[in-house]
Amino acid sequence: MSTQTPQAIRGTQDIFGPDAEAFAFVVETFERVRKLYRFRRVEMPVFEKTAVFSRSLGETTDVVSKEMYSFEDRGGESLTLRPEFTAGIARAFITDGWQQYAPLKVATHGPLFRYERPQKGRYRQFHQIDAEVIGAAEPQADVELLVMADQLLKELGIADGVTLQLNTLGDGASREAWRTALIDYFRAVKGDLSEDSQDRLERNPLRILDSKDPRDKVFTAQAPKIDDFLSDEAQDFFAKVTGGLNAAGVAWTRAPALVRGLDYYRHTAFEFVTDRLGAQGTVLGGGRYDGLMEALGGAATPAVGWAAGIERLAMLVGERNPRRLNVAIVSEARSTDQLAWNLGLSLRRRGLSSAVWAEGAPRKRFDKAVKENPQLVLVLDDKAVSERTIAVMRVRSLTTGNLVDEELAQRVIETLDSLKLWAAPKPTIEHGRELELEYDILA
RNA sequence: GCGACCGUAGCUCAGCUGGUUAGAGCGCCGGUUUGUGGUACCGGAGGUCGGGGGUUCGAACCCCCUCGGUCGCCCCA
Repeated sequence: MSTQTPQAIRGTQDIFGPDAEAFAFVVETFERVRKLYRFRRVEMPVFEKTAVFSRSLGETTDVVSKEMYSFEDRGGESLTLRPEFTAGIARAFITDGWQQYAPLKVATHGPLFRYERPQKGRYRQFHQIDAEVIGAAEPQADVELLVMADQLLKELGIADGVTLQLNTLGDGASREAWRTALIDYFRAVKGDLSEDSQDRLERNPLRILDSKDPRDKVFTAQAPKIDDFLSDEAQDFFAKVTGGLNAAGVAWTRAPALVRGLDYYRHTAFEFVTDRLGAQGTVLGGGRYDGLMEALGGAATPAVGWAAGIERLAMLVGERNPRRLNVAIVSEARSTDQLAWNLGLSLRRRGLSSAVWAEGAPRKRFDKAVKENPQLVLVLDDKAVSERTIAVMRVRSLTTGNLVDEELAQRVIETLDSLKLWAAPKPTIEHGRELELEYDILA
């Protein structure tokens, strides 16, 4: 490690190779699915005035006070790198007149920033996909969002081992009554709770419910349930969400301890969870945030949404390799370099991927090309000029032992023909490992 | 903010209870098989053993500090 070279910032990542392919696969799949559900793409600023986040999240929370990347710009204004998408989208909804499109379905993805200690699946710059429905008070919006998330996970091929945990926080009144009951309940046994939970009792009592400490679990099982505090309307809302999921065939389990710390969350809260990512098990999470718009100074507007970490989804997807190279072109002589480059271009213009080897020791170019595991290798050497032939080799797949398909070979032959560099093509195809095409090169 | 573990060539790692010029595989560069061909063989370049201090006749190995990484706690919008 040279001390001269600046190091990457802690918690940032340089994503490359199969990991980057997995990342791209997640984004591509999200884009495809989001279009199926007619969510409109939006691009949002990476930073906002700090107030956008501090007012939506609450000034005093840990989140705002120590986990945001905030700084002053040259005009002395406090700005913050976005720690989430929702607040910025809500701000745009108010300031850009998006009310006229309500109910508005939007989707985006990109980097987010949180100042926290990195660990598995948690980074300081991380990336999320995000979907929101703004201006829809109906439970059908919640259902549609969840069904879309379910389809996304299935199309990513990672639905096995991922379960949808679902809860309701009720409306504002039910939520407050439940919270009061929880405080009363835990205060009575305060001395027996873990130190962390004694602290949480004052700051964030709902969080005691998902404490990992065995001392707390003794009490959490018997703690008051939200169901006992739900208004008729809130019960009805939740029933419509669960009914919609059942009708759509989306499996879910009730998670009474699933809570949200922030006050603007109402009704539905959900997380898709796996046990395959260590301590960071939530793969996709969201809920209904009917109280947010008012917190930002806008008109009361119901809304619901979710977000998912691309890195975590990519980890579940596993390493992905780019599509196999269609055609490798090996130029083994100076005189064939230009021909090799021309061939490469022509193949790409016809939609076939190609790569040209014309550098380094001529004798090793073939070996290097073959290591890329191409479907087909074209070899150009002095013979290609003097005897007017090009050797074309089909390469056996290293993993499956299969030969490339005839269709690709045909497309390459057509490409060679279309170049009109040759007259009277006489391809001879031998069955077996190699095939050789003989072309007469025009003088 | 707290804790545990880790830090040796570009990459993955070995290096026994501290003992002579620090090793392997892969990768890279060059060469051999005078060859129509993938896996073989030979050679080469490349390391202030994260950094600093200490103990010792002697430290990659022990101690302290520091920087960095990994995982977990807190937090999780």
